[in-house]
Amino acid sequence: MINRKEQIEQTATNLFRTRGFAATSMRELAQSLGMEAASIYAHIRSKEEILQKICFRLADDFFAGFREAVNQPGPVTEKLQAAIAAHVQVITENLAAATVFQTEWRHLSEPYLSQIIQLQEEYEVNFRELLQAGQASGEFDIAETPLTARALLASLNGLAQWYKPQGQLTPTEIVASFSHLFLRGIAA
Amino acid sequence: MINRKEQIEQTATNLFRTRGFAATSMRELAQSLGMEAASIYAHIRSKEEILQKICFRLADDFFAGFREAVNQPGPVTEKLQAAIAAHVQVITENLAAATVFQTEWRHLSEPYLSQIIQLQEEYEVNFRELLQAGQASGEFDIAETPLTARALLASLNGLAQWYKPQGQLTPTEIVASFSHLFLRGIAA
DNA sequence: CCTACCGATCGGTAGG
DNA sequence: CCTACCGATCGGTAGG
Repeated sequence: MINRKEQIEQTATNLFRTRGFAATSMRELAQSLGMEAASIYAHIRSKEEILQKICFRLADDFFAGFREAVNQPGPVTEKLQAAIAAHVQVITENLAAATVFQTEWRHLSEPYLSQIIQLQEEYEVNFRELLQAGQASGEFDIAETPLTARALLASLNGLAQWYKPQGQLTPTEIVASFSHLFLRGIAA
Repeated sequence: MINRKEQIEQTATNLFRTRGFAATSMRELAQSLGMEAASIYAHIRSKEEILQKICFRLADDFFAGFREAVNQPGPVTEKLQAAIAAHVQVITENLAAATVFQTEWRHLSEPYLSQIIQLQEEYEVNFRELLQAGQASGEFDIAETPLTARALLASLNGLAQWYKPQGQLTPTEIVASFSHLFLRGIAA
């Protein structure tokens, strides 16, 4: 149902999440999979290749979610709510990968390192421009747009470190609470 | 003016910040200090000891700042503002150490690992109780107190990753913007 | 603070 | 997917 390569990547993602990329050895990964370390290389090229796939797939997901949220017609307030919902969805549906992306991207080598930094900046710019659009439309009243965009994104990203699928709050309730808090915080 | 041990810790903090704890070798650290790796052990017991000092010193600073902020008389709103100011101050005055604390604590071994997790939870509880106090006094109107506390802390902690001492915003302006955003977000 | 060195472990390859 | 193995590097110690 799931091929060996995906199994390796999934197991690696969980290990990278708890132990960190640099501190996870290929022998640990192999043991978790019930195989020898050398055998892993029949399926992947390198340890870093796994990290690359995790980071760039997540980045893709975040951008796709944002694009869809923003391309619908309507007031900026609704677009921002949709963007928050999309971001929360990517995280709750990819908990381990989202954590690894957030905390381990620095271990990428060039040119991937520069690329992922660039993508993170672009994503932040997307939110900043959304806030500015709301400012322009008269919906928002924001003193420091860059700081506000960073505060919002940091809050949303923090979700990866406390969300529990079996916890009290459903993703829908989480989205409502984030939206409530930040929309009140920036409403005109 | 500054002894060798502090010099080692400071240099290590900067290396841990950019390369990560696990990926920083004692030989790299030694080279940055202009000495041999073995010589470092005349001043410190182990690589992890450096990380321990970084994490627990920062935790101390955060708790001390919070305590001072909250022990003053006055409305909860002012206490929260003071707590935000204290947290921002600790980060801006210990940029590298704050980043390392936030991202590398998981590499601590027991019993330090459990202790630092405990401290992080306690600190979060402190903020949660402050929010609840404002709720009780009628100053705040918060739907999800735990989520709100986490959002606030994640926003403040994110500062460690974008604050530039030579940047546009002064710490005072940053505190004002965070306070503005969140107090509006939770005001009754 | 240095030289010399330890055992352990690392990511990865050769060859089957 | 395994056995066998590579060179490199790791954190740390002994002894001065």
